[in-house]
Amino acid sequence: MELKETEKRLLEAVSHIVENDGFTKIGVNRIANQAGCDKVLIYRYFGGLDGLLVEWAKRHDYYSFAYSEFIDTIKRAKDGNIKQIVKDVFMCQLNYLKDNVLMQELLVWELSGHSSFKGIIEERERIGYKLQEELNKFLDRDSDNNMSIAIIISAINYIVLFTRQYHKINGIDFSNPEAWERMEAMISKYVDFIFDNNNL
Amino acid sequence: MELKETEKRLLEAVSHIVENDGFTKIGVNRIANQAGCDKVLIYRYFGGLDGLLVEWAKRHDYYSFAYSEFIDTIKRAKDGNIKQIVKDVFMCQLNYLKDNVLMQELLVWELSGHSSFKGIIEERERIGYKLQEELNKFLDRDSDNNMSIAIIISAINYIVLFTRQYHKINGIDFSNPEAWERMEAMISKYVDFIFDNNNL
DNA sequence: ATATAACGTCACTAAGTGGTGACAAAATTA
DNA sequence: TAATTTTGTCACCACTTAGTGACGTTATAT
Repeated sequence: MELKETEKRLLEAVSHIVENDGFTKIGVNRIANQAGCDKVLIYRYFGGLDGLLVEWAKRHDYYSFAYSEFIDTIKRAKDGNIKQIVKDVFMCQLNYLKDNVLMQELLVWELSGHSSFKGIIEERERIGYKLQEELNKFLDRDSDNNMSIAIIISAINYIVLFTRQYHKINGIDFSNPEAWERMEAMISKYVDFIFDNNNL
Repeated sequence: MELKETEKRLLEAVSHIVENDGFTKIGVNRIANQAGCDKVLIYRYFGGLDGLLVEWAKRHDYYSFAYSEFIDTIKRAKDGNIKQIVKDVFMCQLNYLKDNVLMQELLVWELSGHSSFKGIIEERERIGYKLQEELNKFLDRDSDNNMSIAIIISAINYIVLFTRQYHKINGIDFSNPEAWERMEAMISKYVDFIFDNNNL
């Protein structure tokens, strides 16, 4: 089913507000004003603010659709290049998040505890888990690979979210591109560590 | 200079609100109501909401004062036990954050981009950096130790903040205490990795 | 052409927001 | 005792919030 013109405008209005003022400033009045229509349409079309935001989030949740691609890539992988593929996935995630303000705001909003997004997070988790399952075929079952990956993903997310405001972590200035290269290098080293521990 | 009774009540009111409803629900009206006094006193004593929150944050920022202790411990460390000390610091940080809702909310609030806390974050960063400098005396200068540590700290923060709401990351259920043990084990492994790479 | 449903506008409510000026009581100071 | 400063109360401001009911307008189908 296609989107009506007004529905599109409302969704775009959400993007506009989130991008400029962040999620904390969101609200029916502001959205309707930005979209140039009446707020009553938010209730009619989306059942309210929550419904609209969920619909918006579905369309901006990188992980949910990107992971689907990665799964195919990993399925076609061989022992020889699996390490590089995993590195690519991480770099892809890092660079996407770094450049995408909407996704950043979405993650922060989730951390703030707005339960409207629970469905989306569960879906994301489901796909992420499938990805991990595929990956585990290449890895030693004795090692806690899920935890290794979880730690790296979490680190990426936190560092991106934190440094967009405060620049420095542990003496490293992330407003300097060189810092991100160092981070990529370290992640790469960690991946080697994970795989080497599995004797590949 | 001592705190007046009313100032204490205001600060406690902030804690109460943050603990129960999170930072998003904070505001002068609610705080004054909770403290059982007039909101005008917030402006008189703290210069406004921001001033009050900064004062509150200073008193609840774990890192700022805990790191000071760690520095002494590390200064007294020897090659033999430095690895264990670093592990202890991480575990301490993990468990403190895990049990402390106020600190969790503070971190999320910072990520949401409320610049009032910039001063506090800079102070925290300054002390964290000193800690790292002490640690670097034990480590190989060729390896990017600051980055290794930054990644682990970030991972700890993100995982704690995320799982208090959504429980699962990458197939791991953090509502199960066993998951946290796995995490501690993995961090321990990483620390070994960092130090072994430095040929100690 | 007419009935029906979809689409959109407007005015309104009730409550909450941050913030201020006027004023009273109490404690300190001279 | 008298003057002054501190501490606190109250009423009010203009504005924003989420949400609703009533009303037109337009398009679609019969």
